Amino acid sequence: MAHAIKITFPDGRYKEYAAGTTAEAVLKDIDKGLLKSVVAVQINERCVDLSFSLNEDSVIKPIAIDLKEGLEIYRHSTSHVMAQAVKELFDGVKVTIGPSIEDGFYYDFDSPNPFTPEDLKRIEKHMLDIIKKNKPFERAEISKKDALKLFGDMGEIYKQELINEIPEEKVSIYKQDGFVDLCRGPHLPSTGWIKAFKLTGIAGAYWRGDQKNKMLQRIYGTAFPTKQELDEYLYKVEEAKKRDHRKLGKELDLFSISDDVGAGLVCWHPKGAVVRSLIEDFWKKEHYKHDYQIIYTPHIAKVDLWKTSGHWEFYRGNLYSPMDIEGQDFIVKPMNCPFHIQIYQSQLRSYRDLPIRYAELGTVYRFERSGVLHGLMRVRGFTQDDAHIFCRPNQLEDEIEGVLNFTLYILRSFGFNNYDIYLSTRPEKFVGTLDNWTKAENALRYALEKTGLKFQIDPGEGVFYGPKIDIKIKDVLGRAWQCSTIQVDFNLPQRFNVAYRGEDGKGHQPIMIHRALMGSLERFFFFFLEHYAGAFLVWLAPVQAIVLTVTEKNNKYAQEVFDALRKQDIRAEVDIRNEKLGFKVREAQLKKIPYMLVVGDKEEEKQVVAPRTRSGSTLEPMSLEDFIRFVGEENKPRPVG
RNA sequence: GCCGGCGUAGCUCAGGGGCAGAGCAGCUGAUUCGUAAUCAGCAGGUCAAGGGUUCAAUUCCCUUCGCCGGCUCCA
Repeated sequence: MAHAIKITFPDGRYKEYAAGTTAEAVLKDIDKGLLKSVVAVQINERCVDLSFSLNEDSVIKPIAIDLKEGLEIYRHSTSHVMAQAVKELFDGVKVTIGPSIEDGFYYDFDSPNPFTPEDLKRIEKHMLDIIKKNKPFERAEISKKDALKLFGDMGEIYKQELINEIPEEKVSIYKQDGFVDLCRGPHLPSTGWIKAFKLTGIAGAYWRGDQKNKMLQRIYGTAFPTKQELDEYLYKVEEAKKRDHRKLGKELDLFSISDDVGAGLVCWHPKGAVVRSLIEDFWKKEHYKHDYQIIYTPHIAKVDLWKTSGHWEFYRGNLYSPMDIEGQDFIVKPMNCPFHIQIYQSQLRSYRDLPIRYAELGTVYRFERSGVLHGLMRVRGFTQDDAHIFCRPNQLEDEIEGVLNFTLYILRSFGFNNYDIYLSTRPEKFVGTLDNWTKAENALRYALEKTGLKFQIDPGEGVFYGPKIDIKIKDVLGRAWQCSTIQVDFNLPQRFNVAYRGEDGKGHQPIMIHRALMGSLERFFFFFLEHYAGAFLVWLAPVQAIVLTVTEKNNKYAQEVFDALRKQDIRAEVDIRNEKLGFKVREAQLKKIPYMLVVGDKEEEKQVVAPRTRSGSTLEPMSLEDFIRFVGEENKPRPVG
């Protein structure tokens, strides 16, 4: 007779069972209904299968399918089913790894032939067959030696490589319907649990993510507990595609990246340029208000500047080749900092002068490999909203706090009030002294704490020259985009021998802070555009109002309305084309113009306009003065949150 | 850079070894109209570029460029 063990439940209750009782039996005993939604259990902090036998006193926590861990297990099991299907359909395929990821799962295969979209359909179909069979996922623990032989006999060399790296003596394998995989688990009880999945893509991926290794074939997929959730996800993906900034950029005539100009080089069209210049105007105004000094620096400089800064050595692969100018080598600038340092050094600086804050919308050029270019997101020439602050060590904390508040004010002005904030600390390879690093990290932390913002620490993720704070904006679809960055730099002041004269009359080295609020205008424009799906905030809309005539009889009045709007600095257009009103409304709507002002005989007679918003609602006819006042309210930045 | 897909009119896309197609946009004309597409006509092309196979290539093959999805990278 097995001895009794004590099983404790999450609510603190406990009950005794015979040793060897499975987790499933325990769940069934407490509440039969649990078995419908629970995919695995956590025993003393460790996730295991429902078939796990309990042999000692334990704390048990059910993992339901709708928990993050439950969904991961669900997707991971789906990836195993996919691997089985692939192995059964294609000869000569070797399996590697197949984890669950944020929105689904993938499995990497070493396949003699690349997969095609048609193959995906076949694989999906075969997966359905496997699911229908409802075969159990069976766990077994075997010795490494046996495992090596097992996978060796199957020719699974990647699995052998993985086994050899497992420190434990025993490894676990999972088997379903004759397909065996090396896996830590846990898994669903059986394949029939999989209710809704879809294979979403094929891509190349290096074995173990290393360029030096063989390129494998990765199949991406996703799975949800219900068909409805899957459909919702797929709908969201479609929505994201609709607001793709490359598509909107073309449709709304904002910018283009032309083959003839060169990959990764952006031409801003008039409508996009309006938005950008409004952003820049706002940026400049706010920088003066926040005690920055705005500067301009050249686009090329002698390569020696970059040798001094260290960029030449560290980032050679991302810099453009030098051009010969009267026997001297020049390059286009990949960074603005050395110029700012030059301006700082154009005079002897006193401790009384600090902090000095130089800001520049500086356009830089970096060589990005062709495969990484992506719309405005990843380009070869971009404009940083850059600034460098030179301060004394005891000013660091205040400066960081100031920058943080400034950043949030700017982001909120553009309607972003949802962020993830990270503090990255000293990496393994670093310059500067430990003491300085600690002081700087603390200054960043205290400043963050003062603002009361939630932040996470990313240990060891700082840049080699100093710790940093990164702010990621969350957009309306919940996607996070790196934009603001605040970095302390111990390296450049030293390399350029930057100094100030202290109270003691001696030379001291200032601390330098690099910071970008929006990152680059291109990138910022990208997530701004996608966040609003092209329906810009009124103060940034390229066209704020368009006057639409009902018939040509109203042209003269329409022109008067248009002129009046322009006089009041409202960006307006007028559409007097010989088209039906519905046609003009549709076009204006597609252009996402915030206000359409319909003028027909009725309006002309009463000297009013009938506004319609881009969301489709019509407002009561109002006088032009009232409309101008109405729009005027929206025609300025209004920080949210 | 690597793996795979793609490149046809301004845009979205069909086609396919033998005369290059549609819708929208454009132009011309008719229509004078009330909140998401009025009608008709016209015009629009080195089928990404270069090379090869072929009697014949936009179509098949190779190379280059670019774009898309990933991988790697991202001060």
